[in-house]
Amino acid sequence: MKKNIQELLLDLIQAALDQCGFKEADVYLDFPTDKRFGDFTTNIALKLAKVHKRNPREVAACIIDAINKNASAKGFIREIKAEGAGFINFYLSDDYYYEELKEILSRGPEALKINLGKGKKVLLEFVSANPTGSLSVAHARQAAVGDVLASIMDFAGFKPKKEFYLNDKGNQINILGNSVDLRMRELAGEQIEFPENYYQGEYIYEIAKIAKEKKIAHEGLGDFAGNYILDIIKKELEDFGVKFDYWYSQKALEDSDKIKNVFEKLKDKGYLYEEEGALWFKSTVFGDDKDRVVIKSDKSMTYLAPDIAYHEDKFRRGFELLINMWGPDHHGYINRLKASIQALGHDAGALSIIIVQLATIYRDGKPVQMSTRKGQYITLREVLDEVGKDAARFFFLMRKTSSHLDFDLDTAKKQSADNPVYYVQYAHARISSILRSSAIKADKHADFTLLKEKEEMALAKKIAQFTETINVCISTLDPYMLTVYLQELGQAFHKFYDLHRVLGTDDALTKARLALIDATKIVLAAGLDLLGVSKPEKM
RNA sequence: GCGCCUGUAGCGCAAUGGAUAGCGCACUAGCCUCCGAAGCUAGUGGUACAGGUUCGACUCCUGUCAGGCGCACCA
Repeated sequence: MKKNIQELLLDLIQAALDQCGFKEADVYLDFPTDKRFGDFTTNIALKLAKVHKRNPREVAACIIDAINKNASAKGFIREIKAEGAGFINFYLSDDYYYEELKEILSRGPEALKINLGKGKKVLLEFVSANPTGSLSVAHARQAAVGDVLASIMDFAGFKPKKEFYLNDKGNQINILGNSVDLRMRELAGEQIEFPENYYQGEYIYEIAKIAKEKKIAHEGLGDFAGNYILDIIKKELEDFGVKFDYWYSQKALEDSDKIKNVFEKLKDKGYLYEEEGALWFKSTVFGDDKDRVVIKSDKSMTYLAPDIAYHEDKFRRGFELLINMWGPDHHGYINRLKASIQALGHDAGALSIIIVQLATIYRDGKPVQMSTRKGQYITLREVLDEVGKDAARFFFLMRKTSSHLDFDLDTAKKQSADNPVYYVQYAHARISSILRSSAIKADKHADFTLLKEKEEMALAKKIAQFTETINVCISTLDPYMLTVYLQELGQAFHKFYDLHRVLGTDDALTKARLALIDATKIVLAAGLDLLGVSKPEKM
């Protein structure tokens, strides 16, 4: 796997810093805010000048000089300039971009991969909904983010697995069972009072009817209903294009001796103590606000107890990096869980918690109110039925995961310009159409140097930014930047298309432009594949 | 009261502390005898407020105001 352009430039800068007498500086490369400032820029001279009390332009001059003398810089850098307060701006040669196009055409999507993960085993745990009802849009957003992040990590050389932790035991399942029981008695003609904290949805009646037919015993109702609903959830996820590698049962965990073992380990290390009849975990040692109860005074466990064992088990299964996706209501839970993995001897950095903010669904310009217990909430199923898989996935990924998301059903349904999914897909279909109607085939042997127009180079540069986009997604653990990038790539193509004819009278130029749009198509397709959104040849 | 997320153009959103704050929608005016007009071009218009750190702040810190969510020996 080759080094990408950022890595090459960073190597050059580091070597230059060494020559200029600076040690161990953190160098960042930016895409400049303005195209006049080159293809890449760094503010390292400004930073160093500050620390060493030197003139930034002088520092920049020394660095530039050193890079210019470096033989490995030849070929892909056209010019390096110190500009503004002391920014170092890199202007890449067109040849560099032509090489990129050629690589993509000869090797396909493989040419876009970068090995950031180096085979690191990652476990992404997400959704993990109680099997007590259909998935909500909050789960849907997690499902989309988790699934795509896993795909991107795989693309970037990690070995990710996706896991759904199944809360198939405990309070919620008991309440579910009781809810079904009550509805069964109601259907049998009995007068009942239905408690407010029971599951109110219509689907409970359906389950009650089936449970009656199958003559399910009272004690088995919770499990029966849970399994019934789990099948519904699995089907919903399948239709959403999300496939889990593992379904991890909480019940199986609690029936094993894993919890006992992990408690012994914690006790040996002195992180457990008894007080007021309860067993406490000393999470404050690792920065939590207060210690946490793991076994209540009535001898039952809190949720934290199996969770500690669960996460220890993740490490035991060989995963080196754990990524959990939680709703914003769990953020107070982060410190205690992190404390537990540290108590068991793991690095705090081995666990990343991604808080996936809620999505608000808008219909007819108004937010739709939701309540889980009352069964009044928009389900993943409804969103899928209404807007389809492609728009649903794309929309859930369109915003920063840590930010609120407004999901407008009406926009998502529209097959028009204000729907970004179609904008990107349209670019792909448009290119496909041109390639179909061309008598000449696009290939890597085209004379790329014929691509001189502003819009041609802008498109070529945008193509070359794909790997950096993947890089950003990995470092932020957030796939949303990819949706932004694909819209920009689509835009660069549409602009090019509008001003320049691909299929013209000059065969050599036609070939070069065919190669350019074919490379665009390959990158669009790679991005849409990662998002799990279809890439239509026609639409 | 405490914690998390958010405040940028009429609306929805961008901008690892960097250079003239970008994009879409809407609105206005244009572009199809020609590869897909689900597209393109141009115009209008903005950092909630008050301090601070910095050569430089939408970004970091403090406070105020506004919105969303959460604060259990629940899961």
